[in-house]
Amino acid sequence: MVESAPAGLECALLGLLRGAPTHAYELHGRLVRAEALGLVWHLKQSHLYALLTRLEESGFLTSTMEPRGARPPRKMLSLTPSGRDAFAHWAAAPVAHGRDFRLEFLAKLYFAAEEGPTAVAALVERQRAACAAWLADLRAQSAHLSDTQPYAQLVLGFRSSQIEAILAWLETCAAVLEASS
Amino acid sequence: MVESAPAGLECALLGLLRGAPTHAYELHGRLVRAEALGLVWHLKQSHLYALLTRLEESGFLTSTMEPRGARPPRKMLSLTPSGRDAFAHWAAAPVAHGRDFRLEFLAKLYFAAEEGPTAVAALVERQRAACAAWLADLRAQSAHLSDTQPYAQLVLGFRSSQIEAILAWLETCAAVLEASS
DNA sequence: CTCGAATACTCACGATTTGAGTATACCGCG
DNA sequence: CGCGGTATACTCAAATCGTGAGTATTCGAG
Repeated sequence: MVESAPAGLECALLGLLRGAPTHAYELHGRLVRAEALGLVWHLKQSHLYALLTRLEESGFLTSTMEPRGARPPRKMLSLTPSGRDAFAHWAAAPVAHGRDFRLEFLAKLYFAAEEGPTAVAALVERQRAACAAWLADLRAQSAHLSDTQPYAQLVLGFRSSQIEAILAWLETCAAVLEASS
Repeated sequence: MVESAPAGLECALLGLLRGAPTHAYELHGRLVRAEALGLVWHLKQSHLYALLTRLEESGFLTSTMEPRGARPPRKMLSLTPSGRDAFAHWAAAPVAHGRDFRLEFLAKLYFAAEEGPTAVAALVERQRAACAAWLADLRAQSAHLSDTQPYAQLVLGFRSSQIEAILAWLETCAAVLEASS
C-alpha cells in the first residue's frame, strides 16, 4: 500500500484492466497474441506476474480468488479507484523524452484510440507541444556549439531529425484514426 | 576469463582504453566532462567500476597496480589482445535495431570519427544497408495489414518514419565529418 | 594549519528480468 | 477408455543491473 506513482508501462497494465476483472494469465495471452499492444510491448509471463503483484501491493488493484469447482482457482484482478486514477493521469500526459516514444507513447496512443478520436486528438496535441519544445531546446544547444565539435553537431542533428520525424508522424495520427472511426 | 562477447556499450569502454593505459577514475572524468561521448552516454562512477571489473574478469583487459609513493596506488587498465579484438569487431559492425541508435550507434560513430573519414564512411554505409533492409521489412509487414487495424498501421508508420529519418541523417554524417577533417 | 575539494576506489542493497519449474484439466486419437 | 500433448494458471530462485552511500587519502587555498 505504498502508493508511489507507478512507472510508465505499469500504467498500461492498469489500462488493460479497465473493463471487466481479468486474471493475469489471460492478460498475458492478450498481449502476446492478437491484441495490437503486443506489437509494441513484449512481456514475459513471469515479468507480468511480478508487475501485477507490485501494483497490487501498491494499492492500484485488488484481487479475489475465483473458485472454479474442480479446476484450480483464478486470481481475478480489478482496478481500485486509485488505480483508475493513476491510469487516467498517465494516459492523458505526454511522454517526457524521445526515448519513451517507441513503447510508452505508442501505448498511450493505443488507449486513446480505444476511447475515440477526441482523446487521440488531445493526446497528440499535447505531445506535439512537448516535442516542439524539445526541438527548440536542441536547436538552441546546437547554436552554442562551435564548428570545432563536429561530433556533437551530429549528435544533436540526429536527435533533432528524430524529433522532426515524430512531429510529422503525429500529424498523421489523428487523421488516420479519425478516418477509421 | 569466461570470454563471452561483451555487450554493446561495454565495447565502447574498451575503445576508450585503446591508447595509453588509464585508470578507472580518469575514464569516468573523461566521460562526464568534456569528452563528446559524454553527450550520449551517462554512466555513474560505481557502474563504470562494475563494468570494468567484469571486462577484466572476462579477459578483455588487464590491470597493474601503479604505486605512487605516498599516494594511494592506481589500478591501471590496458587492453588485452582479446579486448582489442572485441572492440574492433564491435566498432565495425552496424547496430541491429533502431533502438540501438541513440547510444550504441552514436558511440560507434564517435570512434569511427576518431579514426578518420574512411572509417566513418564504411560504418555509415554498412548501417545504411542494414536500415534499408529494416525499412523494406516494415513495408512488407505494413502491406499485409488490413485497413481494419489502423493502430498497427500507425505503429509501423512510426517505425518507418524514424528509420527514414535515420537514413537521411546518415547521408549527412560522412559529409560533415569529411568537411572537418 | 585547517577545511574543502579532488582523487581513487568499494560495497551492500534494491529493483528488474529471466529461465525454469509446478500442477491441473481438457481434448483428440487410436 | 486411456494416453499423451497442449492449454491453463501460477511460482520461485537466481542472475543481472544500477545506484546511493561510503571510505580513505592528498592537495591547495586562505
